[in-house]
Amino acid sequence: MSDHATCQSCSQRFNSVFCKAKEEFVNQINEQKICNTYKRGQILFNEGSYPFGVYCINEGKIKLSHQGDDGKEQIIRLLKAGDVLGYRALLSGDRYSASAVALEDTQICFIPKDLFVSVLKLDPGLAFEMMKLLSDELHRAEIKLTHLAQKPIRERLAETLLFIKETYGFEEDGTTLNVRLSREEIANLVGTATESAIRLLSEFKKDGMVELDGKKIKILKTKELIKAANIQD
Amino acid sequence: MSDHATCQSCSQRFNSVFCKAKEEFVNQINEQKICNTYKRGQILFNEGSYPFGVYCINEGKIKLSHQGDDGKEQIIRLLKAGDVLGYRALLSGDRYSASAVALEDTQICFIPKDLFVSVLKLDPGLAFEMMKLLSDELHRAEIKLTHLAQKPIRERLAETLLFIKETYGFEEDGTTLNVRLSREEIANLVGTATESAIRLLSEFKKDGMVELDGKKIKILKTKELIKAANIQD
DNA sequence: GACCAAAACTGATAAAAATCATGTTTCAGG
DNA sequence: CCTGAAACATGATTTTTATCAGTTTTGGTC
Repeated sequence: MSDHATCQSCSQRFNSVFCKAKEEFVNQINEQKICNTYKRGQILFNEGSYPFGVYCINEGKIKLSHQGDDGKEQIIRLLKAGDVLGYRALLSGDRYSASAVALEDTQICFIPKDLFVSVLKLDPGLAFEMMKLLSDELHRAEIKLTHLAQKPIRERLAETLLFIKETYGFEEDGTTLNVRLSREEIANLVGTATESAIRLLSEFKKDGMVELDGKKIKILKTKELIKAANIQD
Repeated sequence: MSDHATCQSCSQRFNSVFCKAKEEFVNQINEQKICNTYKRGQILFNEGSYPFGVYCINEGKIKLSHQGDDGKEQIIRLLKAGDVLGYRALLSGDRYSASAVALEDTQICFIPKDLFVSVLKLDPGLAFEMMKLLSDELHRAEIKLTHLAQKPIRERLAETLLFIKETYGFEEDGTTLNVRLSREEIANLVGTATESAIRLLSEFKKDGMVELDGKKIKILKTKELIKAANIQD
């Protein structure tokens, strides 16, 4: 275990939903948590299986995706250090409705269900943070839903690129998106066919808004991308 | 005030998220709640305004909708007696991200923000129900999102009709959907153009799955509709 | 019950997006 | 460094869906 051996000293301590949790409960979580490392491509959990707790990302990147009825992947969330996952199914009392896969090597702590639930019951501050988190996710989902129903793919792709930027930021050069996603994954984030995503990315490249170098995507003109995304809010 | 003059005796007492709230808090809510009647078409609150509390429907039907960037309505939820609304914005600390409009004459109680929040802090049972509610909504939104991205309009319309049936049920005849929605509203629920919704409804009619009589929609063959919706889960 | 605006409907057309086909590049593993 | 499968890319074609234009029906109001 590296420097995140304890929750108290974890780099994400005040960056996650646990920021408002009382110290005593953080200590309890620290004692019972199980840390693990996942390699790029490894599955944390699969749609349809039962949740036994929640996961807290210490380092790394995760994608959460649904399997559509015809087997097509729909990526519904991108997660990073400090993010918590697995709580939706647990709180609903459902099985997982999405699968979680590591987008890069990831260090993650597992918090058992019983502990999580009991702390949630005893710590109204954490419960409130949790409700806020759920509300924010719901908000995001509703906005995305509206955009899926109403905006053309070009705008949605631009929006998605900006969203990736917001989520994972840039590499040291200040322009390259700091995550490795295939064209197919980008398409499954936008909600379109892979070919369409590829075609529009080339268009953006031709228009000078982005630069493509294999999986590396550089955002050259953020302002024009924002315009292409046609964002009002 | 009719028979719902008190929360304790409200017909929705054990039908809403407040089912798990402690009796003492229900009494508090009862003292501070404000009951109101809205006529069909009246607005409860508007996207962009600030929430001052939550609403609990005693009787009636409400639609919740976003305004898309180009002004097009996207209906994101249909609500009925026992449902609570307005909590999303309140818990996020945001302004309303959707507008609420009565689909028929509706009786609704307003619970002030401070009371709601303080009860939520003191009653872990209610807090848990609230988290469950949010998780369920999030789940629904994510499923809808996937379907919007991946399913053709015909399937989505069939699904929407089934959803309306689940939500509002039938009139006494056992076949007529028990809500008055315009074709445009159905389209805004499906996420398509009004003409497309009209066209496909006629198709369903031609196929003998539904019967159309003005705004009244009768579901004749539920099984075939389910097949048309291509539902796996 | 007549009137009128709004809603429902229908057909034609255009636009958007998916699919299919095929060639090219990339990159992990031997 | 070679090689083959997977990913990327691009053009052609088809399908889906939106838009436009016009007619009919509906339902609320005087």
